[in-house]
Amino acid sequence: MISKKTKYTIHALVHLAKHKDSGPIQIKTIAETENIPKKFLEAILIDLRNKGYVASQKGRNGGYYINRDLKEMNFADIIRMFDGPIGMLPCVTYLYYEPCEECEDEETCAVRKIFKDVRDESVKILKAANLAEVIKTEKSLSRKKKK
Amino acid sequence: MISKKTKYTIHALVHLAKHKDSGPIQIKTIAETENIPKKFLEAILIDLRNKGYVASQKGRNGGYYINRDLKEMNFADIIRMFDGPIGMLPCVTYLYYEPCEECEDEETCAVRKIFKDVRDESVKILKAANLAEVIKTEKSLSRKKKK
DNA sequence: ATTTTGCCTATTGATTCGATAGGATAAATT
DNA sequence: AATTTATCCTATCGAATCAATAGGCAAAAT
Repeated sequence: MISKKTKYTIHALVHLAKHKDSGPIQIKTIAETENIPKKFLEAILIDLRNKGYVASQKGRNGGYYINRDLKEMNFADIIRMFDGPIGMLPCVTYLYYEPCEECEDEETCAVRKIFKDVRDESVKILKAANLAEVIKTEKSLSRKKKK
Repeated sequence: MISKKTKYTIHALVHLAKHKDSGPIQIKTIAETENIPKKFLEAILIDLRNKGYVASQKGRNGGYYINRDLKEMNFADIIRMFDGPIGMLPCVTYLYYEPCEECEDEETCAVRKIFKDVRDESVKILKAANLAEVIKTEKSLSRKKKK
């Protein structure tokens, strides 16, 4: 399971992406429409701002807006930001790699091989899920439903 | 990341599977060859026994042995046993399903769609990884390396 | 000047994780 | 029968992580 923090982050970013051209959007607005605890969301957005993913405007009529090309923000990177590695074992992660004490030889460890396969497939899907794609998908799912 | 408990469980079961025909195997042996804290492994094995996955023999020359067809024990079920759902969101799990407060309509929620894809792919790989297959894979990896 | 909104620090309670202690019980060996 | 060698069971521990909130400071618009 991903943490609630990450789940909130994803929904908040998708929200900002959807309303990219409406000027700064307030914490309160996002919190209410996405059902996220306001104070918690606040902490998340400040963090995203410090990392450069979003920018903010202070004072009246202030709020947040996305600071990058939507194609450059994907679910794999967002998950890694707060929850760490996507791989299920330390020995199959890229950025957080650590050898396992359990196996003597990584090359011949079948356990590792399986979790590596899972990781590679997961990362592939999550990398493809950038904000631009997600919005497209959402539109296409809505169209499908109407019919 | 899966918990250490689950990781230990997998390695212990693979160990038992490999030595299926050597009679009961002691905790101490498994703990030492697989580098698992003995007392921790003890708790795990008792649990596996109560769940019917392994059987035990008390007293001198006692130990544990696998109680099922190796094909019936796969990584998906083992992970679920201690770590719960494999899906990354409550709304994409099967046994632990819960609706998300964030999205109004599951059918058109793109976030859900992506995590559903990840889950389905992961479960597919992890289901295929039953103990019989894992042992086969390990042998084939060893053969490959020698060449 | 006042209101509105983001920014920052600190804290809290709950839960989970990983591991160990200490002894009871059962079976085989002597 | 006594001893040894295992598993079985209960209980507990500290550390870490999670989710959320409190309370006030700083900046910008009206």
